[in-house]
Amino acid sequence: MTITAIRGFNDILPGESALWRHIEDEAVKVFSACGFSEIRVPVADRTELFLRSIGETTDIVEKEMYTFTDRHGDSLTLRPEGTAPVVRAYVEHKLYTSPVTKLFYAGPMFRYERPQKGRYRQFYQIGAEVLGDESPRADAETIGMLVELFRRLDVSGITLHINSLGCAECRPGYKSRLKIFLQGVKERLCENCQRRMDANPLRALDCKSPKCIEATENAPRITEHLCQPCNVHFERVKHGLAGLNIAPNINPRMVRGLDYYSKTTFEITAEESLGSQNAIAAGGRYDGLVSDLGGPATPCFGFAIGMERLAIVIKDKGFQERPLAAFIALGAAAEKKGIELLKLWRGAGLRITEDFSEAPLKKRMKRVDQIGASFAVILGEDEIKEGVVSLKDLKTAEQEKVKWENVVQRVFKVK
RNA sequence: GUGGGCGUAGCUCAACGGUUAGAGCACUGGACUGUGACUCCGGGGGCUGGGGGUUCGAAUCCCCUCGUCCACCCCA
Repeated sequence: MTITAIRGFNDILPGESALWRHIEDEAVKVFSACGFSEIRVPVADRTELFLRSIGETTDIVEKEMYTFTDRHGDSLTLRPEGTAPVVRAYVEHKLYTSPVTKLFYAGPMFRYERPQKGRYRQFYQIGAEVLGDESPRADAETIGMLVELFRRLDVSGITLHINSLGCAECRPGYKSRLKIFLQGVKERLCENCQRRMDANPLRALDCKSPKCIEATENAPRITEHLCQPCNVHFERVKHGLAGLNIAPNINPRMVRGLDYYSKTTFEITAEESLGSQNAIAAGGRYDGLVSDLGGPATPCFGFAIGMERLAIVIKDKGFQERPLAAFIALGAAAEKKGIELLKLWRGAGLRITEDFSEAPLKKRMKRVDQIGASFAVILGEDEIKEGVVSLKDLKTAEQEKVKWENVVQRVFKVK
């Protein structure tokens, strides 16, 4: 048997990688324009980091982490998400000495789940974090930045869902209120929700089981039990979004899977071809995490985009790599001249490869066609004498002689 | 972790339990020694995912296993 990739770990082949590169390039442009800088954190961190940040009773920690013991006996975990390592780095390097720090990251995350459409064990996220800003405008503007990125990537049919989960002041009170309500309808809840009712009652609101949706129809809503500061914050976030012409869908039932969220949480869904895995980005505020991890009290807001899901949603939008030309030298003199010419053309921005085979021209034409070149650039004895190449458009079969210095503009003209 | 669909050539798929497992596309040689993609003629390709069983005989039926896709749980 030949060796195959690990289950849930995928190769991104050239046809698709061009789109990925495009997404990443656009994200960097948009984030950078908003004042974010890149941070690169390791793919592995101490297991304890994730236990303390994500929460010990979450599904991620309970059953989805790639955890192993290294040769030294330390328990390490492949990062299941990006915020925890970023905050760890923020605290470790004391970046909080700056009043506000805006960071973005991109890279693979790891969760041990059954693969399905838009979900893999190694998956890629692009995320951004605003550390040290408590303003509701930070929430709104950061969501706005994300919406702008999706607009530029030509993602259509997206919906923004937002909610507020309250804070350390008001959430406990709501939680016990909800627990009392759930006790009353306990028999009508699904097994799962009955089991986690005490540890994590909020999850019952997010359950997709029709039983639970029906049973919790009249459950108290968190948005009606926020403390004054949280309520004001939430109102200002909504106001800020309105100022950006973004109409959110207020969803008081939305609960996120990580324990560190407080106040604003949000999710952006795409209706297109994703089935139930339709969240392409999500995030929220986590005002308590930095101090939980040993730093000073630091309000933060962030999000992560799921690359695979985003790629699915924009896949059919016709993004393509720049056209490629192929150089064919006929004879030793042409090969030598080619070294100089290729340098000239490539320096001017042309994508051009060379066919190194010594086969008859017929076969070489076929080869360059097969590798996907749009143009054949032929240099033989006649052309050298005239200071030209024979430039053939492989789509239209039109061929003409073009002066060496005009090759690049001639190719760009056709595109 | 639970449930379902599917595994035959590089790809998309055929083949009633019965000759030597086929076709299209792709690849490759030639017709055609400075012109691909069109046309014509030829060629290579397969432990039918793997293992076991039933049978005179298995790609086909049964069991196990692996892989994959989809859904659930949950999440980006």
